[in-house]
Amino acid sequence: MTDQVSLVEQVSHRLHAEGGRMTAQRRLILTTLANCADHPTAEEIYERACQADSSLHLSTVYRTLRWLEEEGLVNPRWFEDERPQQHFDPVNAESDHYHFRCRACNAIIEFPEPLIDLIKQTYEQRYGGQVDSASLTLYGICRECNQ
Amino acid sequence: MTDQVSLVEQVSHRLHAEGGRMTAQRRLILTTLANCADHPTAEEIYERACQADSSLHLSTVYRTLRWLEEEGLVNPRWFEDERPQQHFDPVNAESDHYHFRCRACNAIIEFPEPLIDLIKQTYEQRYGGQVDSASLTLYGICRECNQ
DNA sequence: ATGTTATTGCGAATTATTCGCAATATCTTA
DNA sequence: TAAGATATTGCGAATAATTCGCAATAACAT
Repeated sequence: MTDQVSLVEQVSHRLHAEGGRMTAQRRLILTTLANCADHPTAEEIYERACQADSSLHLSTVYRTLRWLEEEGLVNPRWFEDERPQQHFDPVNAESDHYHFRCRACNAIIEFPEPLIDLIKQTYEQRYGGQVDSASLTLYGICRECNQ
Repeated sequence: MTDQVSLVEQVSHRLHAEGGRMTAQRRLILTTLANCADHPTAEEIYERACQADSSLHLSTVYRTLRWLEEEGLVNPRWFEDERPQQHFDPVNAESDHYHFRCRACNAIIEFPEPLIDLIKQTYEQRYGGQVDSASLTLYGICRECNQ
């Protein structure tokens, strides 16, 4: 709840700084995202947001997500789904996290992993260049499905 | 070169075992894949293979890739490209590897990372379930582009 | 309040991938 | 080694995800 406010405010500031405008649609999409515990697709975000304002258009959702992506506020993620489709992972105040994807029930479980920092450093030392982010997804069967 | 033979042979055996047939198209796609040092998209595989046989159809490439995927002989990978599009990573005899993707030149660099096994084990211990594979991609600027 | 222009809704366009089907090619076995 | 059974292909159309263009609308500065 408090996160929603800060996300909307954060975005307002950035928008203002670059001559953009805060609209009802953006506010709706942002609060929808802030309420997400999961990793919805654009379509899913659209459906959830539509419950509050059915005049919202899917292309507006895509446009807003692209803008948020450029701003580094959401990360697009691809899982080994049936069809290629992006999922959106809101960047919360929390630190980095990675994903476990269950092949049986398709659940996505987030987990922290401090070793990733070490892996980034090691890569830079061995291969040069500069690593700025990492995407790690484990695949398997989750505890529930494994019984 | 020797890899090509073994890949084609390996596939022949599996095909035979399940009542499938080895065709000129499959042989062509397999040798094209075996010659890949990179991670081509279906379209790129199609273009390369077409140079040897221009009557090959793109849908045949997709069908063959899907089958290889089911057999665990190629892995589909999504990178944070402009457009959502799958890249195909042939499973060579070598051990697991992970990817670094340069945001500037789009190069994909493979690297080994033994710590991933530890990460898998740790996940299982903490969260239960069973991890069978991991996909790790680092993003950043490669050494060449960084100068 | 008014004007400027960023943003929206809408539908059509694009792109990646899959599907259905008749024609063809592979492999079996006689 | 010819013939039959059927797996696979080429083809084009279908589907699905995402983007684009544009006129209408809404947000913000003045």
